[in-house]
Amino acid sequence: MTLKQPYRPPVLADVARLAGVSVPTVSRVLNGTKRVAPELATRVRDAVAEVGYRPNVAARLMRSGRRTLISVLAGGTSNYGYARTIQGIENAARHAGMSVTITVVESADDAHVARAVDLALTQPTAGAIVLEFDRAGINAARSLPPELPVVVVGGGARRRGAPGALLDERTAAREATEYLLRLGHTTVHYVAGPSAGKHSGRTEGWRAALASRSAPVPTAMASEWDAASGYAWGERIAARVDVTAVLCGNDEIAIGLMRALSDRGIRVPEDVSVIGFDDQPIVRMWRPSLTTVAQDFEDLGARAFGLMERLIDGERSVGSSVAVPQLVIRESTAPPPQRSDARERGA
Amino acid sequence: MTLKQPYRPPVLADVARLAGVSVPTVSRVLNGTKRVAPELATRVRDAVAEVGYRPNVAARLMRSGRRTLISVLAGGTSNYGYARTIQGIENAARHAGMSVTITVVESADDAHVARAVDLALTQPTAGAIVLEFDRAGINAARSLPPELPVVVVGGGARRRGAPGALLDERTAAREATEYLLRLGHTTVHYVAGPSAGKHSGRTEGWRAALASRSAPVPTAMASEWDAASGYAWGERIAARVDVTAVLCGNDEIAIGLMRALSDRGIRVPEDVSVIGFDDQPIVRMWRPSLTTVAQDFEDLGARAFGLMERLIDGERSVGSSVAVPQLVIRESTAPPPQRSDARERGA
DNA sequence: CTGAAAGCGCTTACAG
DNA sequence: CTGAAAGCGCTTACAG
Repeated sequence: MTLKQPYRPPVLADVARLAGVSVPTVSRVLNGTKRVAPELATRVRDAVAEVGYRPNVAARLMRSGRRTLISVLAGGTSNYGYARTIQGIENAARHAGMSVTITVVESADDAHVARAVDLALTQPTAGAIVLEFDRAGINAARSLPPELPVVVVGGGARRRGAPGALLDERTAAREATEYLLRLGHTTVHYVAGPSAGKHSGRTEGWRAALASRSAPVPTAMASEWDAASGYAWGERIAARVDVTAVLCGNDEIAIGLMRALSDRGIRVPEDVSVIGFDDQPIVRMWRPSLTTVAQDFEDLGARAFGLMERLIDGERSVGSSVAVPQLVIRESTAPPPQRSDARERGA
Repeated sequence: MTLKQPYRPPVLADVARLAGVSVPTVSRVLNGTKRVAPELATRVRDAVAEVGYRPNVAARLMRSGRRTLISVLAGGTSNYGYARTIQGIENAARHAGMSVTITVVESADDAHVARAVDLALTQPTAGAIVLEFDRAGINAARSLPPELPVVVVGGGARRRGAPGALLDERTAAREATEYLLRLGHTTVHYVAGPSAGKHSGRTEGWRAALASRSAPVPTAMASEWDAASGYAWGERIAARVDVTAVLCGNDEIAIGLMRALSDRGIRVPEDVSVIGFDDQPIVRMWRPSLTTVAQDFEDLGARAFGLMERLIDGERSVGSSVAVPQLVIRESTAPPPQRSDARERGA
């Protein structure tokens, strides 16, 4: 492709000239701000079509102050939950006539956080939606200027004062844990993702369920979000006869863990029950299909945008929006093995 | 959160006032365009830090014409290949100091395509990167104005004249098919994703491999990209005794297909061999782990941005960039069953 | 080396 | 109803 000169799209003046009217008249026709004689309006519209004119929002915004860009800050874009949430935001924004930019926060380091925030705010954004799915996102939310409209997304609002689109992970984790307990398991182990601090909703819910049944509370195992980390934990769990039920921070961890178990001859769910988090479409295809907590990330993204719209409209006190993820029971969970079976496994 | 008035960030004039210099001087310090007395420069930098000033690129661009926004158009953002490619683009752009907006093209319908393109071009973009992974993307690439810098991404450039970041799917599909043939399969069936027209690279490669060995060429089966569609095809394939090897358009199709086979008592790879496309991290955890064609989507996205940079720099004739995906052999492929075994399966 | 002035593409009072 | 004028936040010749 040959590019003689930088791309210069048609501007209002081009349309005005072609239609034989003034620039403000074109603006009025396009925005419907004031009555314009029908004949002129038609000429303007024809001219717009002919030159393929599209308003330059940058210029428009500078005069009107109305911003049409939403900035999404996230620790990544390709993990399942991240990708779906972003899709939900984009979809809602597009239907409202707004655009979205994505800026990845490479790590939780101050330098990376500062760079990402700088880059994001460099564009004329109306506000920022921050995915607090990991430390990077949580730190980014904290370093945004206080006057900027901010909506956080995740399992519990970390940024004081900012409304959040939330998933009630506490309740979801509690229900999943209780289900396992009702099945007869003495306790439930937990492989947590990187977002889960001591006080994360998931961790709390898991602990609360154990406590309410006076079940022993094992140490949570800290994992990354990926299947390989799940596999590594699975290898360790395979060596432990005392583990009969595992709640995992997400589906990928659960899948990796199940494979590690399988590689060591441990059966799911006969020997060990496994529950995931997310309900990616693919996990129902697993053998055994995965019992998991279904999280509607697209809806989460849509709710986040809805909150942002209200902030931008200047609404006084915007609260948070919470949904409760639902446990989906499939094949990877069952009552614990008989004592004799359990003992065999160690051999 | 209470929002008294729309967010108004500090501007150059605020910095200038605080530093006791003129606006152009601040601009010069920030851009390093001209020498400024060290003392003034220091005062300016202090003032910038104090008010938390960030340049307004919209205003900057309007004067300088230098755009810093790249528009990505795609049929979706959350499928594995899409999400990873977007991550690759975003990463490369961020390191070059540019931002990216994402606009989803909801379908291949003219109305959806036009709306998406309108929205995307409404922002002051330096150029568009279009994912030609499906019809929606392909149509979007076609309806972009001819003067706009455009880079297409996919398995073969559809938009005439636009440079492409490509995956040589023809070669990859040929190698995968040949591998199956070498294993002893009489022919290889093919479940194609929605991007695959008659002349898609994957379809051509598959057909070429069969032709070169004089193997029969079955009709390609048209699927969506998701596991459920793969499952539906799996059900049909389970009823056919003549199918011993299946090449799938992506991993999700392959996984869904394997589950359908498994549900009907058909073993992979003993009865039927299955190959996917993409190599999502999770498929190596499958039982059997999936033989698949590894595609480096992040690199694909990075290459797309690299091409875009050269276009923006005004480089004369920017060619395309091609990588060849590699076949990764795992557990889901094996020689075809003995005749007697195959017959049994029909029962 | 520094500031006053012009202008990027729009929108919005302000005249007429 | 329509146009001439001002101004949004910057950058870039242009004087000094």
